Amino acid sequence: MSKHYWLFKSEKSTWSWEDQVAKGDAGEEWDGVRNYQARNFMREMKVGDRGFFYLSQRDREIVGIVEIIAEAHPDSTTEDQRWECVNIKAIQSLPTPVSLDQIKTDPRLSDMVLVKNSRLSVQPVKEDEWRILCEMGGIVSGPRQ
DNA sequence: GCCAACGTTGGC
DNA sequence: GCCAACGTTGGC
Repeated sequence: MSKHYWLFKSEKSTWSWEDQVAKGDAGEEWDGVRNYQARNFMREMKVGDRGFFYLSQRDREIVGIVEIIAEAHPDSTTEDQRWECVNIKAIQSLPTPVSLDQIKTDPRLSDMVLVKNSRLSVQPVKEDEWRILCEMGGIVSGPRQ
């Protein structure tokens, strides 16, 4: 049973990293997703999985790490039964945010969904990509990471 | 602010 | 079930 990694995309003006951090361990719904692919990925998420928090638009960088704290359930922001969301909480900020430019120029990351399908707002991250990005972000990975 | 890429909708 | 038209996203 291997752990899975993800990436959540947000616009700072809609939901910033500071907003996420302010929710603390209680976390918050990752609502508002209206895309089947993104929803399907959220359905695969398990409590304890981790993800990156990425800012699109002007910022274009990974700024933090989050953890799934509740699995897929109906999105409270719509009556439409098709849409679901998970809950996530902030774990830590990256000491050094990793920019989209850095990601695009690193050949090891050229297969990332972020590079190949920039519009997908919730996406999977491979384990090796996760490790590389954590390293780039200044997180020293230890045995308990 | 523009525009390419993508996803969704709706007419046929 | 196809595809044109439309809307949205997000990089530049």
